This record gives sequence, structure tokens and C-alpha cells, in this order.
Amino acid sequence: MTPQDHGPGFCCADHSGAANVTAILTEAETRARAQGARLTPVRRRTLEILLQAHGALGAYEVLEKLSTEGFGSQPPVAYRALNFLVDHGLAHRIRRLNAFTACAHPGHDHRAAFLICESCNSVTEADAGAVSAALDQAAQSAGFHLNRATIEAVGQCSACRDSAA
Amino acid sequence: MTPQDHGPGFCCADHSGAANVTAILTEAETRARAQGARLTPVRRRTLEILLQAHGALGAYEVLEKLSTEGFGSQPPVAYRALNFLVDHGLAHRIRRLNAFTACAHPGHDHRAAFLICESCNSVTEADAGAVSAALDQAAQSAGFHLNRATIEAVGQCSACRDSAA
DNA sequence: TATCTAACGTTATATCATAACAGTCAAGGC
DNA sequence: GCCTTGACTGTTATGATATAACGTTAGATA
Ligand SMILES: [Zn+2]
Ligand SMILES: [Zn+2]
Ligand SMILES: [Zn+2]
Ligand SMILES: [Zn+2]
Repeated sequence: MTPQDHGPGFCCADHSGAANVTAILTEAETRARAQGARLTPVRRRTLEILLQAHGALGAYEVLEKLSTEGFGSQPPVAYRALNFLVDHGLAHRIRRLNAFTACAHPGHDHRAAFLICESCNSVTEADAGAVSAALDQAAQSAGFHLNRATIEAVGQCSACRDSAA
Repeated sequence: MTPQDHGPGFCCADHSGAANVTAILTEAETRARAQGARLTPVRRRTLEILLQAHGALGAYEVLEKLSTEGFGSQPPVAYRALNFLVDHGLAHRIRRLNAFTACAHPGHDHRAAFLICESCNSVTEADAGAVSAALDQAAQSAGFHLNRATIEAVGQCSACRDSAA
């Protein structure tokens, strides 16, 4: 269940490069402030770890990195930072994987769907506009008031399909 | 996180009544046989427990019931039965709740969405035809080959909305 | 500076899930 | 009928994920 290792020099197509990370962190800082929240060192570093990761990371994976960098070493340290990020739209929880991933489009008040590759464990955040609309419709006809939704697809990403051929 | 208690005599609107349970069990038996699988006593009883439950049940809740009835008392007993049911389309796993629920429409090879009420913990299985189609579309435009998906909505059911008014 | 609160880190514990192995049982070949 | 075989059940043990509770620290506020 560990993410596939990549040799040095290779990086997933839709994986945020280092340049992007800085931009997103700045954006995150701004966004957090606007909500009256503080992007403290642990939180910021946690987001950075997610941004640099291939695929989603489990809380204990994040924790390990944090603890080797002088932050706390106990589970609540990671869970608190991760939950903060999720609550503020900076990360998403992937329930099927018991893991977390940085939001690819912070700032948008979006509804996302996640495409999870069974071969390389990559997680891609897709726009769920249409899916979400259909779900709203289904909920409405059941008389259900929808607050939020989890949409996760499991399959094979295009890169893995190509290499399997 | 325990399902809301109902007084005697009350039963959720969309909760399978006892009559229905028998019918579904028979159907399940048939369906299992057709797949070359056996609906053994633990499996059958597990399905029955799910069918009679209000909302979804955690594996350990199911286990407790099973063990007081003379079945095994250790976690694998429940997980094996539950996984069997899920694999054979007789139950669904609700990831957001770490729980399981009986399939409301066994026999259909359906894609389902689940409507989870935050007030009464009920779980309703909705037809996800349109949602699923939209998701297929989203996956396709990302070049992703979709195998299966989890669609779970959290909100408030109509009964709870009405009683809150 | 004094005060207040959010955030942090810790210990301890709860909750969910699976690996591995031994005994049981029913179906099919001889 | 009897044996082989594989599916099923139950157990022990352990792993993996997540939170409760509490004392301390550090930022904001007045
Ligand atoms: Zn996002
Ligand atoms: Zn892949
Ligand atoms: Zn179903
Ligand atoms: Zn309700």
C-alpha cells in the first residue's frame, strides 16, 4: 500500500512541481488569514509535505516526516494539522485510502471527485461539477438535504493504462 | 455515534420491514447459488442483522450480535461474512461511517449512492444512474479507466428536516 | 504588562481491520 | 463406502487508524 517509488528525475504529470508549491503555500496563507485562521509552522509544513507527495499520504506517514523535523511525534499532531487543512479547503481526505491529499485548486469553493489509480496509487482531483449536480438532483428527489459529499473513483490512470499496453 | 434509538412500534419509513427481510433473504440465497457461492448460516444471519438494522452497522456491532447467538466472537468472523456479502452484491460498505448496510436492491447490477443523515444516522441507498454517468464522463475526459466508485452524501433526511421545522 | 485563548505536545486509550494457523465439513473421485 | 480436497469457521495475535484528556506554550488583546 506504499505509493510506488519513482526514480530520481521522474515526477508524475499531474503532481505539483516545486515551483507550484510555493505559489500554493502563499495562496494558502492568504486564504487562511482571510478566514481568521493561522497557517502555523506545523500546518504549513504539513501542507507542504502533502504538496510534495506522490499520491495521498496517511496521517502516520505525515507524522513521521513531521517528527523527524522537530515537530511533535504523537498522532494528534498530524491529525490536528490535517483536519485543519481539510476544514479550510486546503486538503482533502480520501476515505478509501485512509489518507489525505493537498487540494489541487485551493481558493475555488469546489466540489471535487477523486480518481484513484490502483496501479500507481496516484490520486487525481477532478472537477465534479456535473457529478455534483446529478447528485444534488438525486438527493433532492429523495427529499434529502445535501451538505457535502464524497466521490471517489477507483480504476487505472492513463499513464498506467498506456504502460500496460 | 450509535444509531438513534427508536421506541417500540416505530420504524423508519425506508427501513425494510420484517416481511421484506424474508423475501430478500430468499432472493439472496438464489443469487448466491447462481454465483457458485454458499449463503452459510453466519453469512445469512449477518445479512439478516443488516436488514433488520436501523442505519448502517459497524463490523463490531454485527460481531456482538453474532457472538451472542453462538457464532464466533472474534473480528474475522464478522469481517469475513460482511466482505462476502459486499463481494456478492448483497451489502454495501459505507466508508464514511466505517460501517455496512444491506443492499436495498440486490439482483440489480447497480451503482448506488448513499444518503447519510447526520441527525438520525439513517442511510438510504439511492439510484446513482445519472451520477454515475456524469462520473464516467469526468473520468473519461481525464483518461481514467473507472472500475468502481464510492458516492456518499452527508446531510439531513426528509423526516429529520420535517421534525426540525 | 496582564490576561485570555488558540494551538501544541504528551500520555493513554479507543476503534477498525487483517495475518496466520488449526479444526470442521461437505462434495466429488476412486 | 472412503479418501482427498478445498471451502468455511473459529482462534490468537497483531497491525493500523483515530481520538480523549490534560498540562504547557505562545499570540493576540486590552
Ligand atoms: Zn480541492
Ligand atoms: Zn496509475
Ligand atoms: Zn445496493
Ligand atoms: Zn434523519
